[in-house]
Amino acid sequence: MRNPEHTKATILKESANLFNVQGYKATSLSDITKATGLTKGAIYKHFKNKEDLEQQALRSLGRQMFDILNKEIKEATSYESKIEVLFTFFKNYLVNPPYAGGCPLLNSAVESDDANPVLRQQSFGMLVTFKSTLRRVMENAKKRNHIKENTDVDQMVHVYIATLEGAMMMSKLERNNDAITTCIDFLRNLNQSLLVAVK
Amino acid sequence: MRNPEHTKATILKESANLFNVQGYKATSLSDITKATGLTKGAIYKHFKNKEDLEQQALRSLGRQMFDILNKEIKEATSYESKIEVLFTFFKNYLVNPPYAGGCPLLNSAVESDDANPVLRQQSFGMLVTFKSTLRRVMENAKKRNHIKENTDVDQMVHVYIATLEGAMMMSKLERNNDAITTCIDFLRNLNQSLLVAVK
DNA sequence: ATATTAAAATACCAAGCGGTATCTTTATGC
DNA sequence: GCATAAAGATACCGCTTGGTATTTTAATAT
Repeated sequence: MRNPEHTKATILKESANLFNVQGYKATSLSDITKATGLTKGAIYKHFKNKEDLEQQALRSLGRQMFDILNKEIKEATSYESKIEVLFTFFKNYLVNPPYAGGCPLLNSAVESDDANPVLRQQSFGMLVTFKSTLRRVMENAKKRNHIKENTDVDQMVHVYIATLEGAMMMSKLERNNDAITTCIDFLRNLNQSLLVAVK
Repeated sequence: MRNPEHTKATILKESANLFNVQGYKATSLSDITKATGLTKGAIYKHFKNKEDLEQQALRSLGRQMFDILNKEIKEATSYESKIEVLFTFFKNYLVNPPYAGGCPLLNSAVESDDANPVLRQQSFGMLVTFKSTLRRVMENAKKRNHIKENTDVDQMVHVYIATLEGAMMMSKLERNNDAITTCIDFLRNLNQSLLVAVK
């Protein structure tokens, strides 16, 4: 009946959810005990303190996000389909979210950037990962002549991520898909314009 | 020596600052008393409760943002310079911020979208204002043949705002201007491509 | 000068916070 | 089937929170 690994996983899952929805500082331990049906005793058996839990929860959210994204990008065979994976990922975020509360990078970045150095560092790491994943895909496509030689990869990486994250904020606030759909349509066209025409 | 209006203005200014930097929930009344040098007695003379203060502070931040933006856009005479005002506004946000903590729309939207209905409604209103300001500028330019007839104004409005807000998040997290500068460069080029060539 | 009144400071409250120490329960090795 | 040790529940702690009631302070009108 008792399963410490399962208990820890439950705490991590439920608290990650709460942190991503309500915010890290705004989520109390009693919120977590209510959500898990467990007590503080159980939580403090598995985590040093709330800060530790916050960090592990964010790491878990980050892994969830980038494990899925990286895997699907790796599985896609063409540059176009790799980029399409990224778009689909963000579109599904709202339609059929892998976890509640929106993008953990956006959420943790906005909450932590001025106030929580440790969480900020983790968010920063997530952004680095995101950027380098996308940069790798584009550099590769450039090398193989799938996108134009004069493509400003660094600029495109910034624009793609900024637009997707900003659109996420808008769509979450408006509670509809307009912003994310519209912005992805734009990015898809932009991406088309980078492609080298195949005869 | 005593000046209730000045007192209220001080409380509003300092608390708006703290809310925008640390977050609304994360900022306590004692944070505000420390920042203002006033006591709870003074605060509760001028505001019903903390929620009331939060709302008035966000409204003040929103006014600050859109009063400046609208005024400068109105003063600019051409479409190009009106859009340039928008870009400059966001660039200056990091170089020489009108108030600390970044964009109050982004901050309040991310914090409140799932957890605080009243603040969420206010953030929503700010986004509506932002969108309609930009839409008006573009529709006008379209009517006067300054930008191409086939311009998808609705799409452009979404893309401009999403990209600027997303770039803000990135630049604040990275603590440098790369993202915002790069994204604005992109948007400036994009905007050029909408212009009707003048002979 | 003094009475009046609003502004602001002080003192207090219950509730919730993160955290810890202790006790009870459950699985496991012998 | 009993001892051992870990997992988890319970009870408690000091501190901070938002909020209120009361008191002091300062400006103003007479």
